[in-house]
Amino acid sequence: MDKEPRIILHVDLDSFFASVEERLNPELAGKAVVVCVYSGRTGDSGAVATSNYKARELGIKSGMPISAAKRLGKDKAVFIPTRIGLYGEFSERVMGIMKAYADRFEQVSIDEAYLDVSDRCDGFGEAEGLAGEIKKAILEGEGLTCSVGIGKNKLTAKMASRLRKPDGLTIVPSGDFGKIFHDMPVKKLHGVGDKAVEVFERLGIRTIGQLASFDTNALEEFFGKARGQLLHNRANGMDEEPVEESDRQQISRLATLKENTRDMKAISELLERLAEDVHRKLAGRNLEFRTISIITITPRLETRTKSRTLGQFAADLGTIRKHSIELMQEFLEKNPDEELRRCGVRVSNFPETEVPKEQRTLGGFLGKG
DNA sequence: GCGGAGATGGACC
DNA sequence: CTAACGGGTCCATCTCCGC
Repeated sequence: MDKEPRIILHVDLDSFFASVEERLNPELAGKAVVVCVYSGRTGDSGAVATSNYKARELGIKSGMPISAAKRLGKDKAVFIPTRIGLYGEFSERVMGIMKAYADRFEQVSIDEAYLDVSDRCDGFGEAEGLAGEIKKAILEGEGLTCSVGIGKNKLTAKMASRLRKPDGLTIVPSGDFGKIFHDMPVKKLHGVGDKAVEVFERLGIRTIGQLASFDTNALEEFFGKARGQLLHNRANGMDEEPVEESDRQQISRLATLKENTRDMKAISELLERLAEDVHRKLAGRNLEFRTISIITITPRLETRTKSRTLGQFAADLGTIRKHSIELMQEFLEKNPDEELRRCGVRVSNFPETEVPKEQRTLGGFLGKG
């Protein structure tokens, strides 16, 4: 039996952090803007979070070290630090606008969302009209532009939205996935990063089309069963993932140490702050956790984690603090030669249904069972 | 063999 | 031209262990 055909929109806010900054500061208009995450080690250590299109023309892109970005745009670009709280507020309002246009809605990150509009739209033509309305509402409401992709599944919508940016609107008609993406480099396929590209090169796979017609069994040998199948399906534009809000699975905070160290005093001071932040986020969502982890990043940028699962759920700061310090001490004892560059605290393993406590009692009263 | 727990690495924004 | 280099989340895979 065939699945009902779906109409999925992917909405991607254009160079989101930079756009918010431009929106709030008219002096930035027309300039190259680079929003940076400063790590606080030395003046320019850190990475570029987002650059606007003017800055991208200079070659300044997300993820690039700030020092490299400055080499490219020394006097031409404006470098500003991130204001994450601010972007979160804009994001919440924009998501609220979009949600009203969707039958099913899924926020994927601070600046992206999927909308399933299958029920309210008859065909891609109608969906295109709806997408135009959404773009208009976001622009008039928040002064931000976005790029929208329309397709029969999340994968197609996502890849469609990237085809025209900024302020784009792109439809990939059902059956046209191959036609449009066949000759593109395999790196452009959602879910393919540098490591996968390395493997593909050895297999002689350069384009999405070549991956699409590659032997599935051979792919499974190199990537494992699940991932091999996933990559092959994706190269063929196949994706059945539903649009649905998924509960957050983990909450973490990471930060960079002033210098590489294994001094427990310096480390525990940082852990303390991170534990407080994690606790604040946890309390804000009224969540309990059962697993706590520390994350360490070595000077060579390798990640090590250590975690423990508690006998019962907890939510208090003391528990987070105590276990993160203990885990860190164990890590240092077991790795007497490792220094730390960055470290982090993470809680996970939340209760099955993420329902705020008040609502849980209310639900009990109303007796849905 | 199956699960949960713990650890690691890839990918994306 | 390369490599340098943040913070946050999700996912797959592997190993170990108890049942």
